[in-house]
Amino acid sequence: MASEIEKRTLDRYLEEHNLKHTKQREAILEVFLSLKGHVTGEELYGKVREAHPQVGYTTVYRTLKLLCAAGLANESHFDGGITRYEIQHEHHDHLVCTRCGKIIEFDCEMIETAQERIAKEHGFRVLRHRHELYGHCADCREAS
Amino acid sequence: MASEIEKRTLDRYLEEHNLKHTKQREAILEVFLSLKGHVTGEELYGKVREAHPQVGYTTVYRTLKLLCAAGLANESHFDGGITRYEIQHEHHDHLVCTRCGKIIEFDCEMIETAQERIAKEHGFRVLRHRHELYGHCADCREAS
DNA sequence: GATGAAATTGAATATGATTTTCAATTTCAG
DNA sequence: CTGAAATTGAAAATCATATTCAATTTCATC
Repeated sequence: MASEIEKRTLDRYLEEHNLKHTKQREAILEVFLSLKGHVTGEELYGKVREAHPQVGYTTVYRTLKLLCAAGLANESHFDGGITRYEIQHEHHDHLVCTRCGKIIEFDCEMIETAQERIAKEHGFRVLRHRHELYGHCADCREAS
Repeated sequence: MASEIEKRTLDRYLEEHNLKHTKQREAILEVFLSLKGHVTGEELYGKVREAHPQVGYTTVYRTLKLLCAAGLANESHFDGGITRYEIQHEHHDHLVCTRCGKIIEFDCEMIETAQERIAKEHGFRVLRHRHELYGHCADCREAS
């Protein structure tokens, strides 16, 4: 079903930290991976319940933090102040449609390079970054 | 005291929207402008009370929203999910030190251009953007 | 300057997202 | 299988922010 690689990553993390492998954690990981988007804790909770009605709200939140710690997920705060989680893969930036909420990912070599230069100018060592463009997507522009 | 230009901007906004000019609003604007940083509602409330102990929490929050609506302030959600407000001047991006919390502003023509190109490729119309580099500033790197 | 309708204030309460608490349950090393 | 340690989940606690509402203030008009 779910990607074996991620399951193994989680298992390794659990072992290394003397944590236990539970069916809830596995279930939540599986659902999280199947979604592929940028989910809130609440959304994920809803989806998890469809397949596993016994899982609690709290466990979903806790597991999401765990997945971040294990390097499988990533927190981001888009405008509005709601926390969303996304699968941690190669870094990408986002185009966010403020009408329909669609999120498109992009990548730009030139920007990455420029960032490095700016950081160096300020004596900064960059560990990570976020770059989001907010506006209206093609579909919403047509619709209006 | 405070910048007359901003006061006039606020007054104009209030008039245009049939809102009233109150001493609280003026006081909050004045303190907000004097801070020049990226404040949370709570921080601003603390500062406002130093000079005007009678002003309530609620009024500070409400006025912050008002200042945004009037184009004098700007909301941003840095990592951690706490809302911060900054004075609205020319657009700039941020270098955020994750150790000491320092926030440095920067600007880059090349990045702006690249953004425009990417947006166009996706049929997106960009209204605003955020671009934040997280890492360690020069001071914190030395200290470690 | 007085008047009163409409807007504003602020204390308290509500909200919504996330976290903590804690007793009961589950995992896993031995 | 056993028991110690970790985990779960329901409920309660937090934390930031928003809403309610009676009392107060503003301001256009007299």
